[in-house]
Amino acid sequence: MSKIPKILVVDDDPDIVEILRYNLSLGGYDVKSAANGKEAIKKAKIFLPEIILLDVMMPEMDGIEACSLIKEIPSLVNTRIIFLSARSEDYTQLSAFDAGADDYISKPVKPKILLKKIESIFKRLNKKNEEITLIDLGEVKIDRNSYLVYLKNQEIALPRKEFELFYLLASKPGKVFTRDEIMGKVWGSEVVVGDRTIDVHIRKLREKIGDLYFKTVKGIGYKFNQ
Amino acid sequence: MSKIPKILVVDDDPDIVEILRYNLSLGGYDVKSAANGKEAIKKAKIFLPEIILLDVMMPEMDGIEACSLIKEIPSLVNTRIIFLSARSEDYTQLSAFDAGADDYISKPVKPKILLKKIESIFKRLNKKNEEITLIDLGEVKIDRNSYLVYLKNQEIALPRKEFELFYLLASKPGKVFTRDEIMGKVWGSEVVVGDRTIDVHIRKLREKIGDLYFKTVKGIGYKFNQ
DNA sequence: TACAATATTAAGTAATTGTTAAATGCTGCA
DNA sequence: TGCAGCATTTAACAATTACTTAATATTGTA
Repeated sequence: MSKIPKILVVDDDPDIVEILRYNLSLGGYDVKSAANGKEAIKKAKIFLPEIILLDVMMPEMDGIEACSLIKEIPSLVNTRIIFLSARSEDYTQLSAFDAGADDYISKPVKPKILLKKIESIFKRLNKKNEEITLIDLGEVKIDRNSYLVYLKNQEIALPRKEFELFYLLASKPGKVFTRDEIMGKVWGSEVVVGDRTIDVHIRKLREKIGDLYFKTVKGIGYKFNQ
Repeated sequence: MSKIPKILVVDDDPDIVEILRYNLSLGGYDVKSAANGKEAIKKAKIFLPEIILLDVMMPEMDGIEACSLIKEIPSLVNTRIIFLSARSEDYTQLSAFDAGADDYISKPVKPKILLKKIESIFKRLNKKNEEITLIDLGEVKIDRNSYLVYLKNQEIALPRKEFELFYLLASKPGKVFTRDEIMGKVWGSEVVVGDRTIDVHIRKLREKIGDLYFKTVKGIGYKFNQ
Protein backbone atom coordinates (compact mmCIF):
# COMPACT_ATOMS: atom_id res chain seq x y z
CA MET A 1 0.00 0.00 0.00
CA SER A 2 2.74 2.42 0.92
CA LYS A 3 5.41 2.98 -1.73
CA ILE A 4 9.11 3.65 -1.33
CA PRO A 5 9.61 7.22 -0.11
CA LYS A 6 11.39 9.47 -2.59
CA ILE A 7 14.02 12.07 -1.77
CA LEU A 8 15.65 14.57 -4.09
CA VAL A 9 19.10 15.74 -3.06
CA VAL A 10 20.25 19.05 -4.47
CA ASP A 11 23.82 20.23 -4.06
CA ASP A 12 26.51 21.48 -6.42
CA ASP A 13 29.20 19.56 -4.55
CA PRO A 14 29.29 16.01 -5.98
CA ASP A 15 30.94 14.70 -2.82
CA ILE A 16 28.12 15.84 -0.61
CA VAL A 17 25.58 14.44 -3.02
CA GLU A 18 27.38 11.13 -2.91
CA ILE A 19 27.50 11.00 0.88
CA LEU A 20 23.84 11.81 1.18
CA ARG A 21 22.80 9.47 -1.57
CA TYR A 22 24.77 6.68 0.07
CA ASN A 23 23.25 7.17 3.50
CA LEU A 24 19.73 7.73 2.31
CA SER A 25 19.84 4.70 0.06
CA LEU A 26 20.92 2.61 3.03
CA GLY A 27 17.95 4.05 4.87
CA GLY A 28 15.72 2.53 2.22
CA TYR A 29 14.84 5.64 0.27
CA ASP A 30 14.59 6.20 -3.44
CA VAL A 31 17.15 8.95 -4.05
CA LYS A 32 17.73 11.20 -7.02
CA SER A 33 19.93 14.26 -7.27
CA ALA A 34 20.38 17.60 -8.96
CA ALA A 35 23.29 20.05 -9.02
CA ASN A 36 21.46 23.37 -8.94
CA GLY A 37 18.10 25.02 -8.47
CA LYS A 38 17.05 24.90 -12.11
CA GLU A 39 17.80 21.25 -12.46
CA ALA A 40 16.12 20.58 -9.11
CA ILE A 41 12.84 22.08 -10.25
CA LYS A 42 12.93 20.17 -13.51
CA LYS A 43 13.59 16.86 -11.79
CA ALA A 44 11.20 17.49 -8.91
CA LYS A 45 8.31 17.95 -11.33
CA ILE A 46 8.89 14.51 -12.77
CA PHE A 47 10.19 12.64 -9.72
CA LEU A 48 7.61 14.05 -7.30
CA PRO A 49 9.67 13.43 -4.17
CA GLU A 50 8.20 13.60 -0.70
CA ILE A 51 11.29 15.41 0.56
CA ILE A 52 13.83 17.70 -1.08
CA LEU A 53 17.19 18.32 0.56
CA LEU A 54 18.33 21.65 -0.75
CA ASP A 55 21.68 23.37 -0.55
CA VAL A 56 21.54 27.14 -0.18
CA MET A 57 24.55 28.24 -2.20
CA MET A 58 24.51 26.92 -5.73
CA PRO A 59 25.37 28.19 -9.20
CA GLU A 60 22.61 28.91 -11.75
CA MET A 61 19.88 29.25 -9.16
CA ASP A 62 20.30 29.23 -5.38
CA GLY A 63 18.27 27.17 -2.96
CA ILE A 64 16.11 29.99 -1.64
CA GLU A 65 14.87 30.94 -5.08
CA ALA A 66 14.37 27.32 -6.04
CA CYS A 67 12.37 26.76 -2.88
CA SER A 68 10.04 29.66 -3.63
CA LEU A 69 9.44 28.37 -7.13
CA ILE A 70 8.89 24.79 -6.01
CA LYS A 71 6.29 25.93 -3.49
CA GLU A 72 4.30 27.37 -6.39
CA ILE A 73 4.05 24.04 -8.18
CA PRO A 74 0.70 22.43 -7.39
CA SER A 75 1.90 18.84 -7.66
CA LEU A 76 4.55 19.59 -5.06
CA VAL A 77 2.52 21.34 -2.38
CA ASN A 78 2.99 18.45 -0.01
CA THR A 79 6.69 18.09 -0.61
CA ARG A 80 8.81 18.98 2.40
CA ILE A 81 11.87 21.08 1.78
CA ILE A 82 14.84 20.82 4.12
CA PHE A 83 17.71 23.22 3.67
CA LEU A 84 21.27 22.10 4.19
CA SER A 85 23.68 24.94 4.56
CA ALA A 86 27.20 25.76 5.61
CA ARG A 87 26.00 29.27 6.25
CA SER A 88 24.42 29.61 9.62
CA GLU A 89 23.74 33.32 9.44
CA ASP A 90 20.34 34.11 10.83
CA TYR A 91 19.17 36.08 7.82
CA THR A 92 19.83 33.17 5.51
CA GLN A 93 17.81 30.92 7.77
CA LEU A 94 15.01 33.45 8.03
CA SER A 95 14.75 33.89 4.30
CA ALA A 96 14.77 30.13 3.88
CA PHE A 97 11.69 29.85 6.07
CA ASP A 98 10.13 32.78 4.25
CA ALA A 99 10.65 30.91 1.02
CA GLY A 100 8.64 28.04 2.46
CA ALA A 101 11.29 25.81 4.01
CA ASP A 102 10.12 23.15 6.40
CA ASP A 103 13.45 22.80 8.11
CA TYR A 104 16.98 24.15 8.12
CA ILE A 105 20.01 22.08 9.02
CA SER A 106 23.52 23.47 9.34
CA LYS A 107 26.43 21.65 7.77
CA PRO A 108 28.26 19.54 8.53
CA VAL A 109 25.28 17.25 8.32
CA LYS A 110 25.35 14.23 10.58
CA PRO A 111 23.88 11.39 8.56
CA LYS A 112 22.36 9.61 11.53
CA ILE A 113 20.52 12.68 12.69
CA LEU A 114 19.40 13.58 9.21
CA LEU A 115 18.03 10.08 8.76
CA LYS A 116 16.15 10.31 12.05
CA LYS A 117 14.68 13.60 11.05
CA ILE A 118 13.56 12.27 7.71
CA GLU A 119 12.18 9.17 9.34
CA SER A 120 10.12 11.27 11.71
CA ILE A 121 8.73 13.28 8.80
CA PHE A 122 7.66 10.13 7.01
CA LYS A 123 6.23 8.71 10.19
CA ARG A 124 3.97 11.73 10.42
CA LEU A 125 3.11 11.66 6.71
CA ASN A 126 2.06 8.05 6.93
CA LYS A 127 0.10 8.47 10.11
CA LYS A 128 -2.13 10.91 8.30
CA ASN A 129 -3.12 8.19 5.86
CA GLU A 130 -3.82 5.67 8.59
CA GLU A 131 -5.70 8.17 10.67
CA ILE A 132 -8.36 8.34 8.01
CA THR A 133 -9.47 4.92 9.15
CA LEU A 134 -11.21 6.22 12.23
CA ILE A 135 -13.66 9.05 12.36
CA ASP A 136 -14.42 10.03 15.93
CA LEU A 137 -17.24 12.50 16.43
CA GLY A 138 -17.89 11.66 20.05
CA GLU A 139 -21.34 10.16 19.96
CA VAL A 140 -20.61 8.62 16.59
CA LYS A 141 -17.49 6.73 15.67
CA ILE A 142 -16.74 5.06 12.37
CA ASP A 143 -13.97 2.52 12.10
CA ARG A 144 -12.81 1.60 8.64
CA ASN A 145 -10.66 -1.23 9.83
CA SER A 146 -13.46 -3.23 11.34
CA TYR A 147 -16.21 -1.72 9.18
CA LEU A 148 -18.12 -0.98 12.33
CA VAL A 149 -20.02 2.06 13.47
CA TYR A 150 -20.41 2.99 17.11
CA LEU A 151 -23.41 5.00 18.11
CA LYS A 152 -23.33 6.04 21.76
CA ASN A 153 -20.91 3.16 22.26
CA GLN A 154 -23.30 0.69 20.74
CA GLU A 155 -21.86 -1.30 17.91
CA ILE A 156 -23.64 -1.33 14.57
CA ALA A 157 -22.61 -3.31 11.51
CA LEU A 158 -23.44 -1.79 8.14
CA PRO A 159 -23.35 -3.29 4.64
CA ARG A 160 -20.59 -1.98 2.44
CA LYS A 161 -22.41 0.69 0.46
CA GLU A 162 -24.19 2.04 3.48
CA PHE A 163 -20.91 2.14 5.33
CA GLU A 164 -19.11 3.97 2.54
CA LEU A 165 -21.89 6.48 2.21
CA PHE A 166 -21.95 7.10 5.93
CA TYR A 167 -18.19 7.35 6.05
CA LEU A 168 -18.17 9.90 3.26
CA LEU A 169 -20.81 12.12 4.79
CA ALA A 170 -19.30 11.90 8.27
CA SER A 171 -15.83 12.70 6.98
CA LYS A 172 -16.91 16.33 6.75
CA PRO A 173 -19.78 16.93 9.12
CA GLY A 174 -21.88 19.85 8.00
CA LYS A 175 -20.66 19.80 4.44
CA VAL A 176 -23.27 19.15 1.80
CA PHE A 177 -22.30 16.45 -0.63
CA THR A 178 -23.99 16.71 -3.99
CA ARG A 179 -25.55 13.65 -5.48
CA ASP A 180 -22.86 13.68 -8.14
CA GLU A 181 -20.14 13.80 -5.51
CA ILE A 182 -21.71 10.93 -3.61
CA MET A 183 -22.19 8.91 -6.76
CA GLY A 184 -18.60 9.50 -7.79
CA LYS A 185 -17.06 8.64 -4.46
CA VAL A 186 -19.24 5.79 -3.26
CA TRP A 187 -20.27 4.15 -6.50
CA GLY A 188 -17.46 5.28 -8.78
CA SER A 189 -17.78 7.61 -11.71
CA GLU A 190 -18.28 4.88 -14.31
CA VAL A 191 -21.13 3.11 -12.59
CA VAL A 192 -24.61 4.11 -13.61
CA VAL A 193 -27.45 3.40 -11.25
CA GLY A 194 -30.95 4.68 -10.98
CA ASP A 195 -32.03 7.93 -9.42
CA ARG A 196 -33.50 6.46 -6.28
CA THR A 197 -30.51 4.38 -5.24
CA ILE A 198 -28.91 7.06 -3.09
CA ASP A 199 -32.23 7.87 -1.40
CA VAL A 200 -32.80 4.27 -0.48
CA HIS A 201 -29.39 4.03 1.13
CA ILE A 202 -29.94 7.27 2.99
CA ARG A 203 -33.22 5.85 4.19
CA LYS A 204 -31.49 2.79 5.59
CA LEU A 205 -28.95 4.93 7.38
CA ARG A 206 -31.71 7.04 8.83
CA GLU A 207 -33.36 3.89 10.09
CA LYS A 208 -30.20 2.48 11.62
CA ILE A 209 -28.30 5.53 12.79
CA GLY A 210 -31.01 8.07 13.41
CA ASP A 211 -33.20 10.34 11.38
CA LEU A 212 -31.85 13.67 12.51
CA TYR A 213 -28.26 13.00 11.62
CA PHE A 214 -28.96 13.12 7.91
CA LYS A 215 -30.19 16.33 6.43
CA THR A 216 -31.53 16.62 2.92
CA VAL A 217 -30.65 19.78 1.05
CA LYS A 218 -33.12 19.72 -1.73
CA GLY A 219 -31.72 20.26 -5.17
CA ILE A 220 -28.17 19.79 -3.88
CA GLY A 221 -27.62 16.66 -1.86
CA TYR A 222 -27.20 15.43 1.69
CA LYS A 223 -25.16 16.30 4.73
CA PHE A 224 -24.36 14.77 8.05
CA ASN A 225 -25.16 16.75 11.17
CA GLN A 226 -23.73 15.97 14.54
CA MET B 1 -13.27 30.68 11.95
CA SER B 2 -9.68 29.75 12.67
CA LYS B 3 -8.76 29.97 16.32
CA ILE B 4 -5.63 31.31 17.97
CA PRO B 5 -2.82 28.74 17.79
CA LYS B 6 -1.81 27.34 21.18
CA ILE B 7 1.72 26.60 22.35
CA LEU B 8 2.82 24.91 25.55
CA VAL B 9 6.28 25.88 26.78
CA VAL B 10 7.97 23.40 29.09
CA ASP B 11 11.19 24.28 30.91
CA ASP B 12 12.34 24.21 34.50
CA ASP B 13 14.16 27.50 34.10
CA PRO B 14 11.65 30.32 34.73
CA ASP B 15 13.81 32.79 32.82
CA ILE B 16 13.69 30.74 29.64
CA VAL B 17 9.97 30.22 30.03
CA GLU B 18 9.55 33.96 30.37
CA ILE B 19 11.63 34.79 27.32
CA LEU B 20 9.77 32.25 25.20
CA ARG B 21 6.39 33.27 26.52
CA TYR B 22 7.17 36.90 25.78
CA ASN B 23 8.27 36.29 22.23
CA LEU B 24 5.55 33.82 21.37
CA SER B 25 2.85 36.07 22.79
CA LEU B 26 4.14 38.89 20.61
CA GLY B 27 3.86 36.48 17.72
CA GLY B 28 0.14 36.19 18.44
CA TYR B 29 0.09 32.79 20.06
CA ASP B 30 -1.80 31.58 23.08
CA VAL B 31 0.98 30.46 25.41
CA LYS B 32 0.90 28.36 28.55
CA SER B 33 3.80 26.84 30.45
CA ALA B 34 4.88 23.95 32.64
CA ALA B 35 8.04 23.34 34.65
CA ASN B 36 8.54 19.63 34.17
CA GLY B 37 7.37 16.62 32.23
CA LYS B 38 4.63 15.58 34.61
CA GLU B 39 3.10 19.00 34.71
CA ALA B 40 3.45 19.26 30.94
CA ILE B 41 1.38 16.14 30.34
CA LYS B 42 -1.30 17.27 32.76
CA LYS B 43 -1.59 20.69 31.16
CA ALA B 44 -1.31 19.42 27.60
CA LYS B 45 -4.35 17.18 28.07
CA ILE B 46 -6.47 20.15 29.03
CA PHE B 47 -4.89 22.87 26.91
CA LEU B 48 -4.60 20.77 23.74
CA PRO B 49 -1.82 22.85 22.19
CA GLU B 50 -0.84 22.53 18.55
CA ILE B 51 2.84 22.77 19.49
CA ILE B 52 4.83 21.84 22.59
CA LEU B 53 8.29 23.30 23.18
CA LEU B 54 10.04 20.85 25.41
CA ASP B 55 13.25 21.12 27.36
CA VAL B 56 15.26 17.92 27.60
CA MET B 57 16.74 18.20 31.09
CA MET B 58 14.14 18.70 33.74
CA PRO B 59 13.47 17.48 37.29
CA GLU B 60 10.59 15.07 38.00
CA MET B 61 10.32 13.83 34.44
CA ASP B 62 12.65 14.67 31.58
CA GLY B 63 11.59 15.78 28.12
CA ILE B 64 12.28 12.53 26.35
CA GLU B 65 10.06 10.53 28.66
CA ALA B 66 7.36 13.19 28.58
CA CYS B 67 7.47 13.16 24.80
CA SER B 68 6.97 9.40 24.63
CA LEU B 69 4.01 9.62 26.96
CA ILE B 70 2.44 12.55 25.16
CA LYS B 71 2.64 10.69 21.88
CA GLU B 72 0.44 7.99 23.40
CA ILE B 73 -2.39 10.39 24.17
CA PRO B 74 -5.03 10.20 21.42
CA SER B 75 -6.17 13.78 21.73
CA LEU B 76 -2.61 14.93 21.16
CA VAL B 77 -1.65 12.87 18.13
CA ASN B 78 -1.49 15.95 15.98
CA THR B 79 0.48 18.02 18.42
CA ARG B 80 4.00 18.81 17.24
CA ILE B 81 6.80 18.47 19.75
CA ILE B 82 9.91 20.58 19.38
CA PHE B 83 12.81 19.93 21.70
CA LEU B 84 14.92 22.77 23.00
CA SER B 85 18.14 21.64 24.49
CA ALA B 86 21.49 22.87 25.70
CA ARG B 87 22.83 19.41 25.09
CA SER B 88 23.80 18.88 21.54
CA GLU B 89 25.10 15.37 21.91
CA ASP B 90 24.01 13.21 19.07
CA TYR B 91 22.58 10.46 21.21
CA THR B 92 20.29 12.88 23.00
CA GLN B 93 19.06 14.14 19.70
CA LEU B 94 18.59 10.64 18.38
CA SER B 95 16.62 9.51 21.37
CA ALA B 96 14.50 12.64 21.11
CA PHE B 97 13.50 11.69 17.60
CA ASP B 98 12.94 8.14 18.72
CA ALA B 99 10.58 9.44 21.35
CA GLY B 100 8.55 11.08 18.59
CA ALA B 101 10.02 14.56 18.38
CA ASP B 102 9.21 16.61 15.33
CA ASP B 103 12.19 18.87 15.68
CA TYR B 104 15.23 19.50 17.82
CA ILE B 105 16.70 22.94 18.37
CA SER B 106 19.91 23.59 20.23
CA LYS B 107 20.05 26.35 22.80
CA PRO B 108 20.63 29.18 22.82
CA VAL B 109 17.35 29.57 20.98
CA LYS B 110 17.10 32.55 18.69
CA PRO B 111 13.56 33.86 19.08
CA LYS B 112 13.26 35.10 15.53
CA ILE B 113 14.21 31.79 14.06
CA LEU B 114 12.02 29.86 16.47
CA LEU B 115 9.09 32.07 15.51
CA LYS B 116 9.74 31.50 11.83
CA LYS B 117 9.88 27.78 12.36
CA ILE B 118 6.63 27.77 14.28
CA GLU B 119 5.01 29.98 11.71
CA SER B 120 5.98 27.57 8.97
CA ILE B 121 4.49 24.67 10.92
CA PHE B 122 1.19 26.49 11.32
CA LYS B 123 1.23 27.51 7.70
CA ARG B 124 1.33 23.86 6.77
CA LEU B 125 -1.25 22.85 9.36
CA ASN B 126 -3.75 25.41 8.15
CA LYS B 127 -3.29 24.86 4.46
CA LYS B 128 -5.41 21.73 4.72
CA ASN B 129 -8.82 23.14 5.47
CA GLU B 130 -8.95 26.36 3.52
CA GLU B 131 -11.78 26.80 1.10
CA ILE B 132 -13.23 29.85 -0.55
CA THR B 133 -16.76 28.92 0.27
CA LEU B 134 -17.56 31.42 2.97
CA ILE B 135 -18.76 34.97 2.55
CA ASP B 136 -18.32 36.71 5.88
CA LEU B 137 -19.90 40.14 6.26
CA GLY B 138 -19.98 40.15 10.03
CA GLU B 139 -23.67 40.13 10.81
CA VAL B 140 -24.33 38.04 7.75
CA LYS B 141 -22.40 34.95 6.77
CA ILE B 142 -23.04 32.66 3.84
CA ASP B 143 -21.49 29.22 3.80
CA ARG B 144 -21.59 27.42 0.50
CA ASN B 145 -20.11 24.37 2.07
CA SER B 146 -23.07 23.70 4.32
CA TYR B 147 -25.54 25.74 2.28
CA LEU B 148 -26.39 27.71 5.37
CA VAL B 149 -26.83 31.39 6.02
CA TYR B 150 -26.04 32.90 9.39
CA LEU B 151 -27.85 36.04 10.41
CA LYS B 152 -26.56 37.42 13.71
CA ASN B 153 -25.28 33.92 14.37
CA GLN B 154 -28.66 32.42 13.81
CA GLU B 155 -28.72 29.65 11.28
CA ILE B 156 -31.09 29.87 8.32
CA ALA B 157 -31.55 27.28 5.61
CA LEU B 158 -32.58 28.55 2.19
CA PRO B 159 -33.89 26.70 -0.86
CA ARG B 160 -31.46 26.48 -3.73
CA LYS B 161 -32.51 29.39 -5.90
CA GLU B 162 -32.87 31.72 -2.96
CA PHE B 163 -29.47 30.69 -1.70
CA GLU B 164 -27.81 31.21 -5.06
CA LEU B 165 -29.46 34.58 -5.49
CA PHE B 166 -28.42 35.67 -2.02
CA TYR B 167 -24.91 34.37 -2.55
CA LEU B 168 -24.63 36.30 -5.79
CA LEU B 169 -25.85 39.60 -4.37
CA ALA B 170 -23.78 39.29 -1.20
CA SER B 171 -20.64 38.41 -3.13
CA LYS B 172 -20.33 42.09 -4.00
CA PRO B 173 -22.16 44.16 -1.41
CA GLY B 174 -23.24 47.50 -2.81
CA LYS B 175 -22.97 46.44 -6.42
CA VAL B 176 -26.19 46.63 -8.41
CA PHE B 177 -26.90 43.44 -10.31
CA THR B 178 -29.12 43.87 -13.35
CA ARG B 179 -31.99 41.51 -13.86
CA ASP B 180 -30.18 40.06 -16.85
CA GLU B 181 -27.08 39.40 -14.80
CA ILE B 182 -29.09 37.71 -12.08
CA MET B 183 -31.03 35.67 -14.57
CA GLY B 184 -27.83 34.56 -16.28
CA LYS B 185 -25.97 33.61 -13.15
CA VAL B 186 -28.69 32.10 -11.01
CA TRP B 187 -31.00 30.59 -13.59
CA GLY B 188 -28.58 30.06 -16.47
CA SER B 189 -28.68 31.72 -19.83
CA GLU B 190 -30.83 29.07 -21.53
CA VAL B 191 -33.65 29.04 -19.02
CA VAL B 192 -36.60 31.25 -19.76
CA VAL B 193 -38.88 32.23 -16.95
CA GLY B 194 -41.37 34.98 -16.44
CA ASP B 195 -40.66 38.53 -15.38
CA ARG B 196 -41.90 38.23 -11.85
CA THR B 197 -39.81 35.25 -10.84
CA ILE B 198 -36.86 37.26 -9.60
CA ASP B 199 -39.15 39.58 -7.63
CA VAL B 200 -40.73 36.70 -5.86
CA HIS B 201 -37.39 35.30 -4.83
CA ILE B 202 -36.24 38.70 -3.62
CA ARG B 203 -39.43 38.90 -1.62
CA LYS B 204 -38.68 35.62 0.09
CA LEU B 205 -35.19 36.78 0.96
CA ARG B 206 -36.60 39.99 2.36
CA GLU B 207 -38.94 37.95 4.50
CA LYS B 208 -36.26 35.61 5.76
CA ILE B 209 -33.16 37.78 5.94
CA GLY B 210 -34.54 41.26 6.43
CA ASP B 211 -36.17 43.94 4.32
CA LEU B 212 -33.44 46.53 4.48
CA TYR B 213 -30.66 44.37 3.20
CA PHE B 214 -32.13 44.26 -0.30
CA LYS B 215 -32.44 47.49 -2.21
CA THR B 216 -34.39 47.77 -5.41
CA VAL B 217 -32.88 50.01 -8.07
CA LYS B 218 -35.81 50.66 -10.27
CA GLY B 219 -35.23 50.05 -13.95
CA ILE B 220 -31.91 48.32 -13.26
CA GLY B 221 -31.97 45.55 -10.70
CA TYR B 222 -31.11 44.84 -7.09
CA LYS B 223 -28.26 45.22 -4.68
CA PHE B 224 -27.32 43.94 -1.28
CA ASN B 225 -26.62 46.46 1.45
CA GLN B 226 -24.82 45.62 4.64
C1' DT C 1 -50.82 62.39 -12.77
C1' DA C 2 -49.84 58.58 -15.60
C1' DC C 3 -47.63 54.59 -16.47
C1' DA C 4 -44.11 51.49 -16.39
C1' DA C 5 -41.71 48.86 -13.16
C1' DT C 6 -41.91 46.37 -9.06
C1' DA C 7 -44.43 44.17 -4.89
C1' DT C 8 -47.50 41.01 -3.10
C1' DT C 9 -50.38 36.97 -2.87
C1' DA C 10 -52.13 32.78 -3.56
C1' DA C 11 -52.53 29.13 -6.30
C1' DG C 12 -50.82 26.11 -9.89
C1' DT C 13 -47.06 23.41 -11.75
C1' DA C 14 -42.80 21.25 -11.76
C1' DA C 15 -39.09 19.01 -9.68
C1' DT C 16 -37.09 16.43 -6.23
C1' DT C 17 -37.08 13.25 -2.65
C1' DG C 18 -39.35 9.58 0.37
C1' DT C 19 -41.23 5.07 0.82
C1' DT C 20 -42.19 0.53 -0.09
C1' DA C 21 -41.95 -3.78 -2.05
C1' DA C 22 -40.30 -6.62 -5.27
C1' DA C 23 -36.57 -7.98 -8.48
C1' DT C 24 -31.96 -8.78 -9.11
C1' DG C 25 -27.25 -9.65 -7.80
C1' DC C 26 -23.86 -11.59 -4.98
C1' DT C 27 -21.35 -14.65 -1.58
C1' DG C 28 -20.35 -18.36 1.13
C1' DC C 29 -21.34 -22.79 2.40
C1' DA C 30 -23.49 -27.42 2.39
C1' DT D 1 -23.47 -26.80 -8.07
C1' DG D 2 -27.25 -24.93 -6.02
C1' DC D 3 -29.37 -22.63 -2.57
C1' DA D 4 -29.97 -19.51 1.45
C1' DG D 5 -29.54 -15.19 2.96
C1' DC D 6 -28.17 -10.79 2.67
C1' DA D 7 -27.01 -6.64 -0.21
C1' DT D 8 -28.18 -3.78 -3.79
C1' DT D 9 -30.94 -1.84 -7.25
C1' DT D 10 -35.19 -0.88 -9.52
C1' DA D 11 -39.75 0.70 -10.16
C1' DA D 12 -44.04 2.64 -9.01
C1' DC D 13 -46.19 5.77 -6.53
C1' DA D 14 -46.73 9.17 -2.65
C1' DA D 15 -45.31 13.12 -0.36
C1' DT D 16 -43.00 17.15 -0.04
C1' DT D 17 -40.87 21.13 -1.31
C1' DA D 18 -39.37 24.47 -4.67
C1' DC D 19 -40.44 27.29 -8.29
C1' DT D 20 -43.27 29.83 -11.45
C1' DT D 21 -47.22 32.15 -12.87
C1' DA D 22 -51.01 35.10 -12.95
C1' DA D 23 -53.82 38.44 -11.12
C1' DT D 24 -53.84 42.49 -8.66
C1' DA D 25 -51.86 46.20 -5.79
C1' DT D 26 -48.43 49.50 -5.05
C1' DT D 27 -44.62 52.42 -5.95
C1' DG D 28 -41.45 55.69 -7.98
C1' DT D 29 -40.49 58.78 -11.45
C1' DA D 30 -40.83 61.50 -15.95
